[in-house]
Amino acid sequence: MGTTKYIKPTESELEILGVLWHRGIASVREVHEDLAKSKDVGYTTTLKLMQIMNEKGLVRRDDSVKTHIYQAAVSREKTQKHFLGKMINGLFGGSPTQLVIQALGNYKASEKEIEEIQQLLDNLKKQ
Amino acid sequence: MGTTKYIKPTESELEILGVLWHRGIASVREVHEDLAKSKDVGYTTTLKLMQIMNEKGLVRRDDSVKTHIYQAAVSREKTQKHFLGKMINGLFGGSPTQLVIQALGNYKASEKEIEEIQQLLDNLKKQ
DNA sequence: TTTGTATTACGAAATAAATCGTATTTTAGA
DNA sequence: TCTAAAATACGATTTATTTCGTAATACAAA
Repeated sequence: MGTTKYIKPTESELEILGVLWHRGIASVREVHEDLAKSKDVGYTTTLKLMQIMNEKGLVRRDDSVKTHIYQAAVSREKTQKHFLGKMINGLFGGSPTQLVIQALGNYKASEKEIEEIQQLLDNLKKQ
Repeated sequence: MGTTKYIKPTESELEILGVLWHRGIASVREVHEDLAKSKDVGYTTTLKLMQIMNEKGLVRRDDSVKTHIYQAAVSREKTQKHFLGKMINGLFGGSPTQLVIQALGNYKASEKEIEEIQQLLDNLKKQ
């Protein structure tokens, strides 16, 4: 059945996925340069990681060209959902509401964003 | 200054902290029995982990009694905040609002909870 | 064609995390 | 006091993750 096992990205893999989600497609060099802005790491390390991710199915690559081109093979949304669920259970005693409250309390949202959330809550209430 | 370095709990350590936050204080046996409900793991594994956590300063223990009694030495809130920040940056492109929207969309909240959040949003707006 | 540069392949070391077996210690109760 | 049961201590192994050096390959330009 369509139930492919969920592959949990490690922390470093998540960083790479972040770059790929942001850029759409990218070469190892490009990913590495993005990472290097915030992290001190060697090129071959990034390369190896991306090769491993390819084997695991976390990314897909086009190696018909000299410089291989990568893209994420897992969706941002699914990954978000997975880690969100994990956090809610592990850290917030199973309460998504607690997580939302913490998030809203700790990080300021703009007026516009607040209204967007209010909108969403109104809709949820109607159901 | 009071800036003690943040110690990042590993995944297993987080599970143990979860039990301790929930119970307040507990023996290794008690923690282990809680964990064993959802996970297949040996008693000495839990023990060892808790000893390591004690060394790291993640938990504190009273060993003046035969059966050592443990409690969390890091607050749930600080830990929540840390992981929340990590997720927002890594997975939600820096947008707490996106995280909130995902959380609210994926997990149903009761009417009462929704109202609680609305209340909070109203207050945020006034500032 | 030769050479230089960028790339990928790959093995292996370093580090971190989790697991558990066995020995030792403690203590309650026979 | 002696013994059994429960607990802790601790080393060692296993597994996962990250890191990077070196070799091989591809290709563009001299």
